[in-house]
Amino acid sequence: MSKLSSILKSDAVLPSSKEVVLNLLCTSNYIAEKYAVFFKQFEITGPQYNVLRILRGQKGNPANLSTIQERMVHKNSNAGRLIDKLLLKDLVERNTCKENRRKIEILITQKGLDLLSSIDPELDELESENLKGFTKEEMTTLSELLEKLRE
Amino acid sequence: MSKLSSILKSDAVLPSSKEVVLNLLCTSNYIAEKYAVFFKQFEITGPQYNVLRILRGQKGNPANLSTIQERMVHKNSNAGRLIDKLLLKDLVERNTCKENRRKIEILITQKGLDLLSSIDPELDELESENLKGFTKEEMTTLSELLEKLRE
DNA sequence: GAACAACATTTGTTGGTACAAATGTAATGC
DNA sequence: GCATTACATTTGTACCAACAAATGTTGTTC
Repeated sequence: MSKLSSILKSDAVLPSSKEVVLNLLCTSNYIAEKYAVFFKQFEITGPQYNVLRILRGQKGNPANLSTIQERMVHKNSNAGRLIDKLLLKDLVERNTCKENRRKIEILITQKGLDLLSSIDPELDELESENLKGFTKEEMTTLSELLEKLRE
Repeated sequence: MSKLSSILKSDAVLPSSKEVVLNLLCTSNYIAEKYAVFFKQFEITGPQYNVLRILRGQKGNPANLSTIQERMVHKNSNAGRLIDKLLLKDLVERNTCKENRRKIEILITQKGLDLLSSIDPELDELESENLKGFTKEEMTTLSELLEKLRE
Protein backbone atom coordinates (compact mmCIF):
# COMPACT_ATOMS: atom_id res chain seq x y z
CA MET A 1 0.00 0.00 0.00
CA SER A 2 1.27 3.39 -0.89
CA LYS A 3 -1.58 5.62 0.15
CA LEU A 4 -0.68 8.87 1.82
CA SER A 5 -2.16 7.78 5.13
CA SER A 6 0.12 4.75 5.29
CA ILE A 7 3.17 6.74 4.25
CA LEU A 8 2.59 9.47 6.80
CA LYS A 9 1.05 7.11 9.38
CA SER A 10 -1.82 9.43 9.91
CA ASP A 11 -5.54 9.06 9.41
CA ALA A 12 -6.21 12.77 9.51
CA VAL A 13 -8.64 13.94 6.86
CA LEU A 14 -6.98 16.61 4.75
CA PRO A 15 -8.39 19.19 2.37
CA SER A 16 -7.87 18.20 -1.26
CA SER A 17 -5.31 20.94 -1.78
CA LYS A 18 -3.07 19.64 1.01
CA GLU A 19 -3.58 16.11 -0.21
CA VAL A 20 -2.43 17.02 -3.70
CA VAL A 21 0.68 18.74 -2.42
CA LEU A 22 1.59 15.90 -0.08
CA ASN A 23 1.02 13.38 -2.83
CA LEU A 24 3.23 15.43 -5.08
CA LEU A 25 6.04 15.58 -2.55
CA CYS A 26 5.80 11.91 -1.61
CA THR A 27 5.73 10.74 -5.20
CA SER A 28 8.59 13.02 -6.09
CA ASN A 29 10.63 11.62 -3.20
CA TYR A 30 9.75 8.12 -4.21
CA ILE A 31 10.85 8.62 -7.80
CA ALA A 32 13.92 10.65 -6.86
CA GLU A 33 15.03 7.87 -4.54
CA LYS A 34 14.61 5.28 -7.27
CA TYR A 35 16.78 7.36 -9.54
CA ALA A 36 19.39 7.87 -6.86
CA VAL A 37 19.66 4.12 -6.35
CA PHE A 38 19.84 3.60 -10.08
CA PHE A 39 22.60 6.15 -10.65
CA LYS A 40 24.58 4.86 -7.75
CA GLN A 41 25.56 1.74 -9.70
CA PHE A 42 27.34 4.05 -12.09
CA GLU A 43 29.02 5.98 -9.28
CA ILE A 44 27.23 9.11 -10.25
CA THR A 45 24.35 11.20 -8.87
CA GLY A 46 21.20 12.52 -10.51
CA PRO A 47 22.38 16.12 -10.80
CA GLN A 48 25.70 14.94 -12.22
CA TYR A 49 23.87 12.91 -14.84
CA ASN A 50 21.81 15.99 -15.63
CA VAL A 51 25.00 17.96 -16.31
CA LEU A 52 26.42 15.22 -18.52
CA ARG A 53 23.20 15.06 -20.52
CA ILE A 54 23.28 18.78 -21.13
CA LEU A 55 26.91 18.60 -22.22
CA ARG A 56 26.21 15.77 -24.64
CA GLY A 57 23.35 17.81 -26.08
CA GLN A 58 25.92 20.44 -27.03
CA LYS A 59 27.21 18.04 -29.69
CA GLY A 60 30.85 18.92 -29.37
CA ASN A 61 30.38 22.61 -28.65
CA PRO A 62 31.63 23.66 -25.25
CA ALA A 63 29.12 24.97 -22.73
CA ASN A 64 29.78 27.57 -20.12
CA LEU A 65 28.58 27.38 -16.56
CA SER A 66 25.63 29.71 -16.84
CA THR A 67 24.24 27.81 -19.81
CA ILE A 68 24.39 24.55 -17.86
CA GLN A 69 22.79 26.18 -14.85
CA GLU A 70 19.93 27.47 -16.99
CA ARG A 71 19.16 24.07 -18.41
CA MET A 72 19.30 22.05 -15.25
CA VAL A 73 16.26 20.58 -13.58
CA HIS A 74 17.36 22.19 -10.31
CA LYS A 75 18.07 25.76 -11.28
CA ASN A 76 19.59 26.68 -7.97
CA SER A 77 22.14 23.96 -7.81
CA ASN A 78 25.73 24.99 -7.91
CA ALA A 79 26.86 23.73 -11.29
CA GLY A 80 30.44 24.76 -10.57
CA ARG A 81 30.84 22.27 -7.79
CA LEU A 82 29.09 19.57 -9.74
CA ILE A 83 31.63 20.11 -12.51
CA ASP A 84 34.41 19.75 -9.93
CA LYS A 85 33.12 16.30 -9.05
CA LEU A 86 32.83 15.32 -12.69
CA LEU A 87 36.37 16.54 -13.33
CA LEU A 88 37.71 14.25 -10.64
CA LYS A 89 36.17 11.33 -12.52
CA ASP A 90 37.49 12.56 -15.89
CA LEU A 91 33.98 12.77 -17.26
CA VAL A 92 34.32 16.40 -18.32
CA GLU A 93 37.05 18.81 -19.33
CA ARG A 94 37.29 22.43 -18.27
CA ASN A 95 39.17 25.25 -19.98
CA THR A 96 38.98 28.97 -19.61
CA CYS A 97 37.66 30.60 -22.75
CA LYS A 98 40.33 32.45 -24.70
CA GLU A 99 38.09 35.17 -26.10
CA ASN A 100 36.49 35.95 -22.79
CA ARG A 101 38.49 34.89 -19.80
CA ARG A 102 35.52 35.27 -17.48
CA LYS A 103 33.96 32.27 -19.12
CA ILE A 104 34.94 28.68 -18.80
CA GLU A 105 34.35 26.11 -21.49
CA ILE A 106 33.13 22.73 -20.38
CA LEU A 107 33.19 19.67 -22.58
CA ILE A 108 32.14 16.11 -22.01
CA THR A 109 35.00 13.64 -22.46
CA GLN A 110 34.86 10.38 -24.36
CA LYS A 111 34.73 8.64 -21.01
CA GLY A 112 31.69 10.74 -20.17
CA LEU A 113 30.01 9.89 -23.45
CA ASP A 114 30.72 6.21 -22.92
CA LEU A 115 29.22 6.38 -19.45
CA LEU A 116 26.06 7.97 -20.81
CA SER A 117 25.84 5.30 -23.50
CA SER A 118 25.95 2.61 -20.88
CA ILE A 119 23.41 4.36 -18.68
CA ASP A 120 20.79 5.32 -21.25
CA PRO A 121 19.28 1.97 -22.24
CA GLU A 122 18.94 0.94 -18.61
CA LEU A 123 17.44 4.28 -17.71
CA ASP A 124 14.88 3.92 -20.48
CA GLU A 125 13.99 0.57 -19.01
CA LEU A 126 13.61 2.03 -15.52
CA GLU A 127 11.37 4.76 -16.87
CA SER A 128 9.04 2.50 -18.76
CA GLU A 129 8.98 0.22 -15.72
CA ASN A 130 7.93 3.18 -13.55
CA LEU A 131 5.05 3.95 -15.86
CA LYS A 132 4.10 0.48 -16.97
CA GLY A 133 0.61 0.67 -15.47
CA PHE A 134 -0.17 3.90 -17.28
CA THR A 135 -2.05 4.35 -20.50
CA LYS A 136 -0.85 6.99 -22.93
CA GLU A 137 -3.86 9.11 -21.94
CA GLU A 138 -3.07 8.88 -18.24
CA MET A 139 0.49 10.01 -18.86
CA THR A 140 -0.74 12.96 -20.88
CA THR A 141 -3.30 13.87 -18.23
CA LEU A 142 -0.71 13.64 -15.48
CA SER A 143 1.77 15.80 -17.39
CA GLU A 144 -0.92 18.37 -18.09
CA LEU A 145 -2.08 18.56 -14.50
CA LEU A 146 1.49 18.86 -13.24
CA GLU A 147 2.11 21.61 -15.72
CA LYS A 148 -1.04 23.37 -14.64
CA LEU A 149 0.20 23.32 -11.06
CA ARG A 150 3.19 25.41 -12.13
CA GLU A 151 1.08 28.19 -13.59
CA MET B 1 5.16 30.00 -19.75
CA SER B 2 5.97 27.02 -17.64
CA LYS B 3 6.20 24.26 -20.21
CA LEU B 4 9.00 21.78 -19.75
CA SER B 5 10.75 22.93 -22.90
CA SER B 6 11.00 26.48 -21.60
CA ILE B 7 12.15 25.35 -18.19
CA LEU B 8 14.84 23.05 -19.52
CA LYS B 9 15.59 25.27 -22.55
CA SER B 10 15.40 22.31 -24.84
CA ASP B 11 13.15 21.47 -27.73
CA ALA B 12 14.04 17.79 -27.71
CA VAL B 13 11.05 15.51 -28.15
CA LEU B 14 10.86 13.15 -25.21
CA PRO B 15 9.01 9.89 -24.70
CA SER B 16 5.92 10.35 -22.54
CA SER B 17 7.48 8.45 -19.67
CA LYS B 18 10.46 10.82 -19.49
CA GLU B 19 8.14 13.77 -19.86
CA VAL B 20 6.02 12.66 -16.92
CA VAL B 21 9.04 12.18 -14.71
CA LEU B 22 10.57 15.53 -15.65
CA ASN B 23 7.25 17.26 -15.12
CA LEU B 24 7.01 15.60 -11.74
CA LEU B 25 10.47 16.73 -10.69
CA CYS B 26 10.05 20.26 -12.01
CA THR B 27 6.67 20.73 -10.40
CA SER B 28 7.92 19.30 -7.16
CA ASN B 29 10.88 21.71 -7.21
CA TYR B 30 8.57 24.55 -8.03
CA ILE B 31 6.23 23.81 -5.14
CA ALA B 32 9.04 23.00 -2.72
CA GLU B 33 10.67 26.32 -3.49
CA LYS B 34 7.42 28.18 -2.87
CA TYR B 35 7.14 26.49 0.49
CA ALA B 36 10.75 27.25 1.34
CA VAL B 37 10.18 30.94 0.64
CA PHE B 38 6.99 30.84 2.66
CA PHE B 39 8.55 29.19 5.69
CA LYS B 40 11.52 31.48 5.58
CA GLN B 41 9.43 34.37 6.90
CA PHE B 42 8.95 32.32 10.04
CA GLU B 43 12.66 31.47 10.28
CA ILE B 44 11.94 27.82 9.82
CA THR B 45 12.33 25.24 7.06
CA GLY B 46 9.88 22.78 5.52
CA PRO B 47 11.27 19.71 7.29
CA GLN B 48 11.30 21.59 10.59
CA TYR B 49 7.65 22.52 10.11
CA ASN B 50 6.95 18.88 9.35
CA VAL B 51 8.45 17.86 12.69
CA LEU B 52 6.47 20.52 14.58
CA ARG B 53 3.24 19.36 12.92
CA ILE B 54 3.88 15.80 13.96
CA LEU B 55 4.61 16.88 17.51
CA ARG B 56 1.42 18.92 17.72
CA GLY B 57 -0.49 15.90 16.43
CA GLN B 58 0.67 14.06 19.54
CA LYS B 59 -1.65 16.25 21.58
CA GLY B 60 0.60 16.59 24.58
CA ASN B 61 2.06 13.10 24.46
CA PRO B 62 5.79 13.05 23.89
CA ALA B 63 7.10 11.50 20.71
CA ASN B 64 10.37 9.69 20.34
CA LEU B 65 12.71 10.10 17.43
CA SER B 66 11.80 6.97 15.53
CA THR B 67 8.11 7.85 15.61
CA ILE B 68 8.85 11.25 14.14
CA GLN B 69 11.10 9.76 11.51
CA GLU B 70 8.37 7.33 10.47
CA ARG B 71 5.81 10.05 9.98
CA MET B 72 7.90 12.51 8.09
CA VAL B 73 7.43 13.26 4.44
CA HIS B 74 11.14 12.67 3.90
CA LYS B 75 11.76 9.34 5.59
CA ASN B 76 15.49 9.52 5.27
CA SER B 77 15.96 12.87 6.82
CA ASN B 78 17.88 12.97 10.00
CA ALA B 79 15.24 13.89 12.54
CA GLY B 80 17.81 14.06 15.33
CA ARG B 81 19.58 16.99 13.78
CA LEU B 82 16.32 18.68 12.89
CA ILE B 83 15.37 18.48 16.54
CA ASP B 84 18.71 20.06 17.43
CA LYS B 85 17.82 23.05 15.29
CA LEU B 86 14.36 23.31 16.82
CA LEU B 87 15.84 23.12 20.30
CA LEU B 88 18.04 26.11 19.60
CA LYS B 89 14.89 28.09 18.82
CA ASP B 90 13.06 26.79 21.91
CA LEU B 91 10.33 25.30 19.75
CA VAL B 92 10.69 21.82 21.22
CA GLU B 93 11.82 20.22 24.42
CA ARG B 94 13.89 17.05 24.70
CA ASN B 95 14.17 14.71 27.65
CA THR B 96 15.48 11.23 27.98
CA CYS B 97 12.73 8.81 28.83
CA LYS B 98 12.87 7.59 32.42
CA GLU B 99 11.42 4.13 31.78
CA ASN B 100 13.64 3.44 28.83
CA ARG B 101 16.79 5.48 28.73
CA ARG B 102 17.43 4.57 25.10
CA LYS B 103 14.49 6.69 24.12
CA ILE B 104 14.17 10.42 24.13
CA GLU B 105 10.90 12.23 24.60
CA ILE B 106 10.27 15.18 22.41
CA LEU B 107 7.57 17.72 23.09
CA ILE B 108 6.50 20.83 21.29
CA THR B 109 6.73 23.93 23.49
CA GLN B 110 4.10 26.65 23.83
CA LYS B 111 6.33 28.79 21.64
CA GLY B 112 6.23 26.04 19.02
CA LEU B 113 2.45 25.79 19.23
CA ASP B 114 2.13 29.54 18.89
CA LEU B 115 4.37 29.51 15.85
CA LEU B 116 2.23 26.82 14.21
CA SER B 117 -0.90 28.82 15.00
CA SER B 118 0.52 31.82 13.22
CA ILE B 119 1.70 29.76 10.26
CA ASP B 120 -1.38 27.65 9.62
CA PRO B 121 -3.91 30.15 8.30
CA GLU B 122 -1.35 31.64 5.92
CA LEU B 123 -0.29 28.20 4.78
CA ASP B 124 -3.89 27.30 4.03
CA GLU B 125 -4.09 30.41 1.95
CA LEU B 126 -0.92 29.53 0.05
CA GLU B 127 -2.26 26.07 -0.63
CA SER B 128 -5.60 27.16 -1.98
CA GLU B 129 -3.76 29.79 -4.02
CA ASN B 130 -1.56 27.06 -5.51
CA LEU B 131 -4.59 25.08 -6.57
CA LYS B 132 -6.99 27.86 -7.35
CA GLY B 133 -7.27 26.88 -11.03
CA PHE B 134 -8.20 23.31 -10.19
CA THR B 135 -11.62 21.78 -10.00
CA LYS B 136 -12.32 19.25 -7.29
CA GLU B 137 -12.24 16.53 -9.95
CA GLU B 138 -8.85 17.61 -11.23
CA MET B 139 -7.41 17.51 -7.75
CA THR B 140 -8.77 14.02 -7.22
CA THR B 141 -7.46 12.85 -10.58
CA LEU B 142 -4.04 14.32 -9.89
CA SER B 143 -3.85 12.72 -6.46
CA GLU B 144 -4.89 9.36 -7.90
CA LEU B 145 -2.37 9.46 -10.71
CA LEU B 146 0.41 10.48 -8.35
CA GLU B 147 -0.55 7.66 -6.06
CA LYS B 148 -0.57 5.23 -8.94
CA LEU B 149 2.98 6.26 -9.79
CA ARG B 150 4.08 5.01 -6.38
CA GLU B 151 2.73 1.52 -6.89
C1' DG C 1 42.74 55.85 -19.13
C1' DA C 2 40.39 55.68 -14.67
C1' DA C 3 36.08 54.83 -12.55
C1' DC C 4 32.15 52.29 -12.80
C1' DA C 5 28.82 48.90 -13.97
C1' DA C 6 27.91 44.37 -15.84
C1' DC C 7 29.19 39.74 -16.29
C1' DA C 8 30.93 34.89 -15.14
C1' DT C 9 32.64 32.22 -11.89
C1' DT C 10 34.32 30.97 -7.24
C1' DT C 11 34.03 30.68 -2.43
C1' DG C 12 31.74 30.49 2.05
C1' DT C 13 28.05 29.24 5.01
C1' DT C 14 23.90 27.07 6.53
C1' DG C 15 20.51 23.50 6.01
C1' DG C 16 19.03 19.02 4.46
C1' DT C 17 19.57 14.10 2.48
C1' DA C 18 21.52 9.56 2.46
C1' DC C 19 23.91 6.18 4.39
C1' DA C 20 27.26 3.75 7.47
C1' DA C 21 29.26 3.23 11.79
C1' DA C 22 29.48 3.94 16.63
C1' DT C 23 27.46 4.45 21.14
C1' DG C 24 24.62 3.41 24.87
C1' DT C 25 20.68 0.85 26.74
C1' DA C 26 17.39 -2.89 27.41
C1' DA C 27 15.75 -7.53 26.91
C1' DT C 28 16.77 -12.48 26.18
C1' DG C 29 18.87 -16.97 26.60
C1' DC C 30 22.00 -19.82 28.66
C1' DG D 1 25.19 -12.87 35.96
C1' DC D 2 27.19 -12.73 31.34
C1' DA D 3 27.14 -12.73 26.49
C1' DT D 4 24.32 -11.91 22.73
C1' DT D 5 20.94 -9.61 20.29
C1' DA D 6 17.86 -5.97 19.36
C1' DC D 7 16.70 -1.28 19.93
C1' DA D 8 17.11 4.01 19.90
C1' DT D 9 19.86 7.54 19.18
C1' DT D 10 24.17 9.92 17.94
C1' DT D 11 27.99 10.84 15.13
C1' DG D 12 30.59 11.01 10.86
C1' DT D 13 31.05 11.61 6.01
C1' DA D 14 29.79 12.81 1.35
C1' DC D 15 26.70 15.08 -1.50
C1' DC D 16 23.29 18.59 -2.99
C1' DA D 17 20.43 23.07 -2.36
C1' DA D 18 19.98 27.88 -1.35
C1' DC D 19 21.81 32.09 -0.92
C1' DA D 20 25.24 35.85 -0.12
C1' DA D 21 29.62 37.66 -0.82
C1' DA D 22 34.01 37.89 -3.05
C1' DT D 23 36.97 37.64 -7.06
C1' DG D 24 38.41 38.48 -11.51
C1' DT D 25 37.28 40.08 -16.24
C1' DT D 26 35.18 42.86 -19.74
C1' DG D 27 32.75 46.76 -21.54
C1' DT D 28 31.29 51.54 -21.07
C1' DT D 29 31.40 56.35 -19.96
C1' DC D 30 33.31 60.47 -18.97
